[in-house]
Amino acid sequence: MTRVLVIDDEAPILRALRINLTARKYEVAVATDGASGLAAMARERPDVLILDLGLPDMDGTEVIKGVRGWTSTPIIVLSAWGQESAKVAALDAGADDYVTKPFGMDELLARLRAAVRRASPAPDEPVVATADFTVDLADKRVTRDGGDVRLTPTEWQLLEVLVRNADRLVTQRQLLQEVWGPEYQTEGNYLRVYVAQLRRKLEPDPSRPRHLLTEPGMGYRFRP
Amino acid sequence: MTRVLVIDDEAPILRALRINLTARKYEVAVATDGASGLAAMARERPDVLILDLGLPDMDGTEVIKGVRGWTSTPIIVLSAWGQESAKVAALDAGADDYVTKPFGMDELLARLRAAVRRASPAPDEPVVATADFTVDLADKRVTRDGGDVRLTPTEWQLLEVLVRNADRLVTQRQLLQEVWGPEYQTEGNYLRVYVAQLRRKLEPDPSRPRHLLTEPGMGYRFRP
DNA sequence: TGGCGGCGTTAAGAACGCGTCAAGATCACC
DNA sequence: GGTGATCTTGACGCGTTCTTAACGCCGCCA
Repeated sequence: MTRVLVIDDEAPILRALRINLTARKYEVAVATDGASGLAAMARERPDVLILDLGLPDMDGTEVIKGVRGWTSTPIIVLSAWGQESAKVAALDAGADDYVTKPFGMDELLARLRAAVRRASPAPDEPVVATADFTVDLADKRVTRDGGDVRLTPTEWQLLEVLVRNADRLVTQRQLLQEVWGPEYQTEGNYLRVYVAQLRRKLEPDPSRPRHLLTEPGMGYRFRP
Repeated sequence: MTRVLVIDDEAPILRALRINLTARKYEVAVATDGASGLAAMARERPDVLILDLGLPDMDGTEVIKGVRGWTSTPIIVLSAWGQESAKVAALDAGADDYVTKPFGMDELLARLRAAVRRASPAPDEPVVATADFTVDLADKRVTRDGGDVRLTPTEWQLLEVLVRNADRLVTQRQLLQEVWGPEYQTEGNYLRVYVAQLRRKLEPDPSRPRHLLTEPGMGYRFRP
């Protein structure tokens, strides 16, 4: 049975989540502030954490950093409308995904399932397949329609980071840092150029990407 | 019973690994710095090594080189987020796989199993055949059109590394390291010269290689 | 409605990597 | 000590890749 910890100070949301999650056979624990949330995290050892960024006692990113110090348990962030920079900071700090309030319960449940699924199976074979192409991390090889696709070193590095974080939103800063180095964190230009090249080589319809998705204002996401 | 050596200076990680690995019936030994880690490696003779790149006394790649000097025991590297160059250096130095901190215990265990499994099936097929020539690893002999092909020692070493990694991309640094030694990692010239010589001796049309392929910017690949 | 920021696209010069050739240095063997 | 093979090193041309800037489009907001 999957265990979920919810850290949120708003009673209605807490109530709604507890009811819906329990009905779906999740085991639910709750905390209403950051400090007790971190304690609950260590005590309950949940399989996934749902964290509201607007806590009374401490900043949401601080909670994430505290959790990320010792575990990679998936974290889904709840944020109010318009807190764009807070969302980016949360993802940079190590959150896995976010949902904007007010949210539909279906959407949250879907992201919850995705986060749990992503965390449990460790890819024994480092081969990721989509409907349109296949990526083999070990062989450094991309196949499409039965033939190999030629990628330049930079294109490959970018694709590799996205694939290793499949289904997860990767911020622009993370991508720039991993591919070009820490001093290029502001060169958003590079990403646009190289993502476009990857889409041209891999997507059936580059102008309507199905796997290399843009998350406006935040970053990119690879969908297998 | 599989024996694991963990070299890491962070107490929480050490603790978590010891508990989880012991529970899975692994035999666990630990060291908290590079020097004592190398000593423990020789003393304990583990079946697999888990190595944190961030050690207090020496660089992680130095530890890997020290280990690789006398054994091919699988090495799994732990690295912090964003240390892309460190990870590449570790893999070039001879690490088998890497896990980024913070990591899920399930993922680490899966990679551990994979590493051990890969290591146990001893030497592979000693004879590799292509449409144009045949390589016998055991006899150190190359046959083409029914006759032996004379290779210089360096040519043979290079070919052997490529053949042992058939179908897989081998980076330039890896090739230089295995054939010429760790201090030649920047002499990309050698590779161009010797790959050309191999192609001249083995390929039907040296200017359009069918088996010794260049992956621009990354390395070479042998295709049987 | 006009401005603004973010994204996609394109193009062009610069920088880099690869293949090739050849000459000098070194080694192995007699 | 001589000789041939092998290894090292440098230079050149060419094609590819990277970098950078400019432009157009769209959605958001005043």
